[in-house]
Amino acid sequence: MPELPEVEVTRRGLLEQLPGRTVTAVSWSAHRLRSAIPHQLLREEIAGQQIRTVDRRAKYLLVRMASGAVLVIHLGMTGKLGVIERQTAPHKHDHLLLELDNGLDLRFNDSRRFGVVLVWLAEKAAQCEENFSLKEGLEPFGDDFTAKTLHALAQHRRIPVKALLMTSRLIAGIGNIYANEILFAARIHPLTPANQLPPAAWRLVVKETRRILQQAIDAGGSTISDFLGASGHPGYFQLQLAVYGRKDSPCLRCGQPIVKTTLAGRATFHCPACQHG
DNA sequence: CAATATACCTGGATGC
DNA sequence: TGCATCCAGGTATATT
Repeated sequence: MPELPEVEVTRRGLLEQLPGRTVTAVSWSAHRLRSAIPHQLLREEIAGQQIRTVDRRAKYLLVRMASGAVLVIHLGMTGKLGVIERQTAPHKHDHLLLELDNGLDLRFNDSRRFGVVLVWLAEKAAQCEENFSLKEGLEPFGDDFTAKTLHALAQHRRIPVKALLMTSRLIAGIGNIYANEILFAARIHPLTPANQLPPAAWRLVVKETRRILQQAIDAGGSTISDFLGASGHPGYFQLQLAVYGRKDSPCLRCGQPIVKTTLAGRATFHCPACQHG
């Protein structure tokens, strides 16, 4: 589910519910996620504390407590995070539950358990966040996400441009769906070696990345907003995908059938007629 | 160092 | 209906 737009939509939903609330109790499942759930830190740093705000860095949500401690959550492939009524029956694969002082719960559900829950101690949070942020790539809506920076980043890399867009240490927030969509919009063939793209192509990548991610955020992301219960959105939103999942369907620009291939192990869709290397 | 393969999980779709 | 197989929006780690 979650690439940058879905994580951002989740954040905005949580922002309507969490700031000012106090966490009255915390509980967790017996399973480990990508890493073990930090029980002790949840008890010591999160339980009893007031939530100040919720930020996002890359595909991670940062729930900031008034104390300075930070609860970090990554949704992995199947993670869902939402504020719901306490009497709602537990779902299979619920892994973290924060009881709030207004009778609602924040619940994290993740069937595949590729998600992550971390806690940064109040006293160490600033240092933890700095170290963490250094390992994450450019924010697509950040000031340094420019054609010049991307062009420089690509200079010594022959990696296919699609794989580069998805390398989270270099560029944050773009997963398989949006990488496909961005390259279709920019008319760039996904296999093009990154170092062969001229500055003009990177200018297009910057422009289309921002346009598509923003459009997806505005549309409520692709799936999860129904779970938030915050914004009053019913169901979930269907994103208008131009290539992803459209194998053999006509290209929306030229009518040629969309081709599906595998690139770096991921399903890759492109129009052979209007995306060039 | 750069690029790819693999591993971590469950569940839904597909095909026999 | 049952069962095997494949595939899925992510990313850390191992391997070439």
